[in-house]
Amino acid sequence: MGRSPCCEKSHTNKGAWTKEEDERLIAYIKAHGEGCWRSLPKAAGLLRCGKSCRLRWINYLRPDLKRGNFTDEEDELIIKLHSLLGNKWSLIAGRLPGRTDNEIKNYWNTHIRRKLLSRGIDPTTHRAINESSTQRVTSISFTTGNYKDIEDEKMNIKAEFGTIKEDEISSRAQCPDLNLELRISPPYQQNQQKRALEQSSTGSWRISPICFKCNLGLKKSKDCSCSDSSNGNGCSSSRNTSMNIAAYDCLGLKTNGLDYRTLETK
DNA sequence: AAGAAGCGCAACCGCGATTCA
DNA sequence: ATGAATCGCGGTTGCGCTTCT
Repeated sequence: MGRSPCCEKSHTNKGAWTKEEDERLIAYIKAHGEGCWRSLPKAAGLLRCGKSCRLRWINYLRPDLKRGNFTDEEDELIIKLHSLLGNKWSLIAGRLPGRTDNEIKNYWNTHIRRKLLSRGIDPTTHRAINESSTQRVTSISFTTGNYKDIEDEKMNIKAEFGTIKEDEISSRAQCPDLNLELRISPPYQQNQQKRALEQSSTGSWRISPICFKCNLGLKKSKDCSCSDSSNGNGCSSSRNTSMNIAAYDCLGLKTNGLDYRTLETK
């Protein structure tokens, strides 16, 4: 029953890879392609376990890897994606061509955490450090960050949240794209347009809930847990779909019904 | 100059999900 | 249907290099 053992661990090397091992691995994968990590070490003449070969290839030897420092744009994208996805490094890496999950994870722990802390932002929650836990939750806004100036942003925040406190506005205006809680709402402007449309057509406000999974493109999937009583079919309205796409777009994830799982690098 | 401390990163470990005999 | 092997991921460790005292 089951499969045969993946490798004989007693006869495998550990620790840093030698140049010769790297060359053997590269040569083998160039000739035969990736995959079947179990049989690869033996076939390539390497005294390593398949798992170690896979890691070495993915994190260090792959030809499409972009070495060198992260750009400011990459920094900000990582922060945005982390605020949305948490420690899903493989998904974050999927949005950064040439970067690996391991590299991003290391970079986060060594650089970005400190960067956020110096901004007064908790790197885990993406909220201001001095913010008390009892303060009310605010929503992420998929704004593009292209505000003319901070005053514009303040006005938008006031319009969106009404009674929001001044210090919250300051912290949001300082880092306009950072969400303070892992909750998603549609883009501000689009939200306003939709509200106006709904108000004009029905004469009353009606704001449908959109669950997190739906915003990630898992509409109608088993992961979607929200309910829309108007159609009894979860987040299936076309309105929500367009909002989802807009939300993706703001994060550079523009797509038509993309499942978030496809963001992984395969 | 030398030891300590801090930092960055490659590699390992353990676990959950998936695959397959 | 079952259970062991494989895959892939996130967390952690260890080591070499740099900076500080």
